[in-house]
Amino acid sequence: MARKRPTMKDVAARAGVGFKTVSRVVNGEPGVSEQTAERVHRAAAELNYRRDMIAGNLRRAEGRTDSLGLLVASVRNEFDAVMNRAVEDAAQRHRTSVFTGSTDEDPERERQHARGLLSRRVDGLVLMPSHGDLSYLQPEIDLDTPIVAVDRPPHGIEVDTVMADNAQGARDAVAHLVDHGHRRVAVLTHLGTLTTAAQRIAGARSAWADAGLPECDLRIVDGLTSEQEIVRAVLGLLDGEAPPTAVFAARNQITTGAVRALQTRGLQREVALVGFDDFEHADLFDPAISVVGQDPARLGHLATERLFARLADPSLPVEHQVLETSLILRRSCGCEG
Amino acid sequence: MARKRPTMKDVAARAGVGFKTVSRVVNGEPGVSEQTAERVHRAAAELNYRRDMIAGNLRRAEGRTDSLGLLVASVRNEFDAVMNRAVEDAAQRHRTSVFTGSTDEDPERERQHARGLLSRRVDGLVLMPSHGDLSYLQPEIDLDTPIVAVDRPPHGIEVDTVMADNAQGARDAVAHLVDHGHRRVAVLTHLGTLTTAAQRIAGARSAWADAGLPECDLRIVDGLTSEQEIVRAVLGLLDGEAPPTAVFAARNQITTGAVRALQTRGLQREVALVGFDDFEHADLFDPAISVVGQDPARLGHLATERLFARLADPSLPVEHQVLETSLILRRSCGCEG
DNA sequence: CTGAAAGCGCTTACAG
DNA sequence: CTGAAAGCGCTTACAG
Repeated sequence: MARKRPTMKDVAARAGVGFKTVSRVVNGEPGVSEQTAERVHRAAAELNYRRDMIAGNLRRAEGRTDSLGLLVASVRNEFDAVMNRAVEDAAQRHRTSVFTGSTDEDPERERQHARGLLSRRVDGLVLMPSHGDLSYLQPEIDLDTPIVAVDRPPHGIEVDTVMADNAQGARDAVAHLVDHGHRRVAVLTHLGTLTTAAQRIAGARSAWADAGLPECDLRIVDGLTSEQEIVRAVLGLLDGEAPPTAVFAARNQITTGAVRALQTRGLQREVALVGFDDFEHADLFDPAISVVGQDPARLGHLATERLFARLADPSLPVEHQVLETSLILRRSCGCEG
Repeated sequence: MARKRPTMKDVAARAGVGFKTVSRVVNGEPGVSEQTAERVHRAAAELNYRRDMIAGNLRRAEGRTDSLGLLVASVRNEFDAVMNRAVEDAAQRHRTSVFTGSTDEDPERERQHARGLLSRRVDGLVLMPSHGDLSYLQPEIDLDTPIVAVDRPPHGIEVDTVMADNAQGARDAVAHLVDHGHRRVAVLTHLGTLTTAAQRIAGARSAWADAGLPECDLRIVDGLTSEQEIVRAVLGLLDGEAPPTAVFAARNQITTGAVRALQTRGLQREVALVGFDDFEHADLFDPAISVVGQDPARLGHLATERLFARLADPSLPVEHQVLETSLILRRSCGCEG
């Protein structure tokens, strides 16, 4: 039946000392005799005293809360979840807890989450930016609250970023398909207006151009958001004239949508497929799916480390880290089967 | 270059009012003339004032922080991630942010996370308990900090729980296999000492007994933790005498390990397979995998709602919610192929 | 309608 | 080695 939570004063009273002494003992500060410390410890244990970090941090010099916020598209996406875990682990090494939030790529949701976390005085924010304008965060940045963007560049603010080399990854994938004789390739993507999608399309185009192939044989289909649309688009391509012999799916969800479409026509072994982003069990598919792999754990780790670096030294120049991707060849691109 | 963060006092000075008036305006409390409110709003906007929820909550009656903690095995597990998202959504409706942490099933990690979140004064904890003793949380419970266990029963404390009917799910799966003529079935599980694993084994046994089949033809193999062990175990079974005609994998990781083993022998269409827990792309496998599905989103949702209910009324009796599972028939159990 | 005082649980800066 | 005072940014409880 809910008694009051014991405070340092309660512990002090029970131990018969001033409450500043309790503060010293609880925080392991020097300058307390062993006997006194012992008595304080016992009193604290008897009362089940728990330090209130929040109250402490209020007065504290730096005003840290030892918490940070992570905003991703959705914590339930595999990519985001892997990043989430890496952020947690990196944060833990700095004794800080992490608030997580999902934006669903909605700028308004993103803004609400960001405001909520900031009003809870997180020490910083790791953010997978939506397509919305983020300039409302500028005052926070000016106040030295570090914000690090991951996976995509943010709009409206100039902050540290950590992301994959999307163009190069796409280039590698398409170059590989070209090398293996494919001369009609379809590139499937979601919204071409998103930076990452645009970069992947650009990479695909550049590989195609480098090979001296006619532009019209690289079919770019974008705006694919639902699985239904994806399946329909692929079926349309397969059933149309001069169907592609290979598909480059610029995103996870599209890769699996393409698989479903290929399975529908029984063409999963005939038409080559490379996806962007690795995913769990991709190697258990039949055929196993080849992908351009990113390293979301590394992304999250580096972003978090950057955040702490900037927390330690706010004058650091803005830095943009770009991580290499790796082409993971399995069987769906026909080259190992 | 980091100026000081503006406070209500700063806004008050600029608006030429007392700072209590700022408090009223910022919190939308009544009893402020429109003119004054307008001036305060303008001053707040000019200074980019942001309310400090943490400072406010310190003095506030209930002492809420409008934050809660979620501890799962790992935020990167699909099951946990889906739950995470549901908890976030439920929490958001109560204007509360959620701290997340991964225990890796390690009681010590779990304890550190729990202590950290509690010292940050989260309003409550949604916890997927490890196998460790949790009685150190008793003082928090006595202080009316609600703790809700999900997915598994907690050890050492008596709190609200929300979990799936593991025994019934396993019973359904094995009964289905029996109905379809299987007379030699292998049950693969991780640690038989874990409550959920034990319940699933019990369920499988009960279905087997109900069918009046000889106990020795239901082979229970437990202690399977690494994918390597799982694959080896399945291969051993397949290559041994009187190999099972069907496998019941009592856990996600085991299901995919079994798939790998079956693929190795090219028996994925010959040996039936049912797994516990649905997973992404299970329907894209060849053959598509049949599973006993739980609803992790519902689990997370109900647990969070229960937490808020108890926050509103700490005298609520402890409640144990059990959710039905559903047998999702695809092709790996041979009944639709 | 408005504001000055006290207090939340702690830390900082001082004094003994 | 120890403690009383002031203050963190706010809300509560009062007074005008």
